[in-house]
Formats: sequence, C-alpha cells, structure tokens
Amino acid sequence: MVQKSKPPAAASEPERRGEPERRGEPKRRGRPRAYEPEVALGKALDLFRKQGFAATSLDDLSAATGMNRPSLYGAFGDKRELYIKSYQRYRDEAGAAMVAIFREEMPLRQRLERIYASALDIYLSGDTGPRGCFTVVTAASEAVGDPEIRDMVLDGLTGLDKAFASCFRRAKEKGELPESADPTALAQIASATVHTIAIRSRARVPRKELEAIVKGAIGVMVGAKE
Amino acid sequence: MVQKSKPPAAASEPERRGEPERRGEPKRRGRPRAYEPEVALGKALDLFRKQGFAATSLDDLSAATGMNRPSLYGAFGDKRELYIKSYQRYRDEAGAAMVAIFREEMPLRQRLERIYASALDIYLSGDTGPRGCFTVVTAASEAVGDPEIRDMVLDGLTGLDKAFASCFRRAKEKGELPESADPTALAQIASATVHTIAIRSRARVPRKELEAIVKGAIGVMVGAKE
DNA sequence: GATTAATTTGCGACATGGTACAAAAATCGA
DNA sequence: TCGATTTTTGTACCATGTCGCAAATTAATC
Repeated sequence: MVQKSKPPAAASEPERRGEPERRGEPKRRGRPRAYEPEVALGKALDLFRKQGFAATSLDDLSAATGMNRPSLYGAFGDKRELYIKSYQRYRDEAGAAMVAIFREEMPLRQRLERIYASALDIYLSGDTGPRGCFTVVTAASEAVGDPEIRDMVLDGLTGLDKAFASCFRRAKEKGELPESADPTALAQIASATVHTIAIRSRARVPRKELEAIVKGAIGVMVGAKE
Repeated sequence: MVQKSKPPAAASEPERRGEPERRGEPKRRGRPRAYEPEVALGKALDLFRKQGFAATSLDDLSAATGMNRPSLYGAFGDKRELYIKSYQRYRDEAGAAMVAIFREEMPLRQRLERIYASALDIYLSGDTGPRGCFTVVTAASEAVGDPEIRDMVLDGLTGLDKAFASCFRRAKEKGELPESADPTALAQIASATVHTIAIRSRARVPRKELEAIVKGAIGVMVGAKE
C-alpha cells in the first residue's frame, strides 16, 4: 500500500491539491483521483521487473500501486496493457540515460565505460534483488508469444545495436579505431556484452565480476588499455 | 495428451511390456506405470521452455505428459521440483552436444562455428516458436528469487565461460591466436555472443541474422576470414 | 442541486496448486 | 488358484487465487 486513499486534507484551501504537473490542462472534473498515474506506473514497473508478467497478480499490482483493481483497470487497461505501458515507461527512462551518453562528445573508450556503468546501475538496482534489463527479461519470456510485445522488444534491441554502430563509425572516422575495424560487428559485440551482463546480473553475479567482463570486452573492442 | 492410458495390449505375452531400458532391475511390483518417466520429463521440459515456470500450469503439464496430476506429483514432486529436474535434463542434453564439440580436435575457427551452429539449432527448435536457451530464460526469471535454481544457472553460465576459456588458451598455445590475445576476455565475448543469440532467438530474430551476428563476432575474436 | 468522473465494494466464473481416496493392475506367497 | 500386497491410476475435492466487470459511492465542477 503506497499511495492510499487519504483525502489530501492537508491544504484545506482548494489550491490544485498538491498535484505537481497540472499546468494548462482543462481542469479535471469529477472526483479527483487518489493516485498519480505516473508514480503508480512506476510501482507497477518495479513489480513487473522483479517478478515478471505471469508471476505478478493483479492483487500484487493493486497493493504496490495503492490502487484497487478496478481503478487499475480503468487507468491502464488489463494486465497486459499495463505491462506494455510499464515497458514503454522503462524504455523512456533507461533509454534517456543511454541516449544522453551516446549524444555527448567524448572519446570512444570513455563513452563505452559510461554506457556500461549506466547499464549496471539500472540492472543492479532494486531493494529485493537485481532488477535486470526489462528488455532482455521480456525478450526471454513474453516476446515469443505476443507479437506486439515482441515488436517493442525488437525495437529496443535494434535501437541499441544502431546506437553502438553509429558510435563505432564515428570513432573510426575520428581515427580512434584502425581502418580494419568493422563497426557493425563491434556494435553487435557491444550489444552482446550488454545482454550478458543483463543476464548475469539477474543470476546475482556481483558487480565486480560484471565490471571485469565489461573491462575485458572493451579491451577486445578498442584495444587493451595501454 | 501424449502417452495415454491405453493398456499396452499389443504384445499379449507379458514380455517386459515394451519398456526399453529395464535390464537387471529387480522387477517392479504393483500396477505398472502407464508412462515412461524419461519421455514425460522431456515433454515437461518442452512446455517449460516454451512458456516459462509461472505461465505453465499443472494442467498444462498433465496434458502434455499424459500423466494426471497425482502421478506427476508422485513421480517428480511438486511443480518446482519438476522444473528443476527439467532443467537438469536440459543441461544433460544441451551440454552433451557442446562438450562433444569442445573435446574434439579441430581448428579454433571451425570449433567456434560448430559451437554456435549447435547453439542455434537448440535455440531455434520448437514447433510453436523458438525455445531459446533454458539457462538464459531461467536466469532472467526464476534465478533471482530461488537460490537453488540460481546456483544451477550460475553453474551453467560459468561452465560455458570455462569451456570457452580453455578453448582459447589451447588455441593460443597452438599459435592460432596472437601472443597479445586475452583468453579470458575472449571467452567472455564468446559467452556473450551465445547469450545475445539466445535472447534474440526468443524475439524471433530469423536465423540468418543470428548467423550474421555469429560471423561478425568470430571475426572480432579470431580475426576476419582472409 | 445536477452532472461528471473517479473511487470502492463485491460479485461471478473460472483456474490454480495440491491432496485424499478408492478402484485398477500387476507381483508374490501359499 | 486365489487372496494379500504393492504400486499406479483416475476421480473428486479443497482452499485459494485470478481476471474482469457492474453496481453503488464519493467528491469535485457546473
């Protein structure tokens, strides 16, 4: 029970009821919702990442979000739709962190180091256990049977491939890689390294070991650190 | 319904009832079982690989194995025990195929090609969809919450790492790799490549693309094919 | 007060994991 | 030959979970 139906009686004057981001929107009528969809979706995402789709019941979700089932249903649709929305949210968050590092100007090795450090932060976070990569976990489970989910997962996988590829291409142009380097192949190795640490993180391999894997992989990709 | 309770009235003489491997065993008393545990376990494994632990019900398992629930329970224990036994069976099968290739004498590049071809065969098989790598799928789902399962998964992951590492060490000794090559780092890349094709296979990436990934990775590991 | 929208309660039909128990089918001993 | 014994099978059952929905309730705006 996280956000429960306490009437927000704190500020007795009716001044937008503490909702943070309601700017120019057309003033919601009717009974105000007792939850914030954004934070509820975040809680749902946490649960799904922890337990997976099938092992997460609506009651679990209801307890975690503080919304009871019908409210959940009304706000997000059924369990599958909630899973999809959670996944989109994940992509927005995790993707944003990655994109920032891909965009910024820096040497190749440093960029890779920061990408993997960021990935490890995401995969190893979680109170009750490492939450792993939601894309990888979803690929392993729901993607086989659900075409819509599969397409989203594929989009995530190839998105990372492409980001890495263009990153290696730029590095090659700047002379950071030998002329013989194959940016596409390197990108797939880089993605594979992301996937392997995602998998291993879920098996509770400690961060030190994952960092060693990353270090070795970077060494193979851009040459051992002199 | 796969092996159903047809009394095996075919061979009317009571000559071991067609059960293949009952050699010198002390003659089972009581009503004979209507199933063969080996094939039932195989069917259970298929289902678990397809749907995962949580999404597979005892009724599903019962239907697939042709055993009804009490028989299932008596033969293998509860659902979790059955999952564990299925995983051990998978490791026996898939592991054997791999070990054979690792043992045999052949050039490094060929060995890698055969390893990955064998992996792809395993991951892409399945009537209803690619079954993927059971180790990877289990790592992503059950390994987080179940220490016993986690240990088995870790054993599988590190087993592959070690096999690759010793394979690269031998190759280096034989002069197939430059003196600067780092067998451990290469082994982790090789494992990562296995993991990435395992993940992607579940997202229904076509075999051609997976083979291209493998080819690129081999190129990075042992040098592009001249 | 009327309207609108979100909330809560609670239902109904069904699936789930697990078990109890009697009938069935084989071997063993006399 | 025939019953006793042993093991598996099949049916039925239980308590609990499960999803989705239809009322009824509450609170805000008009």
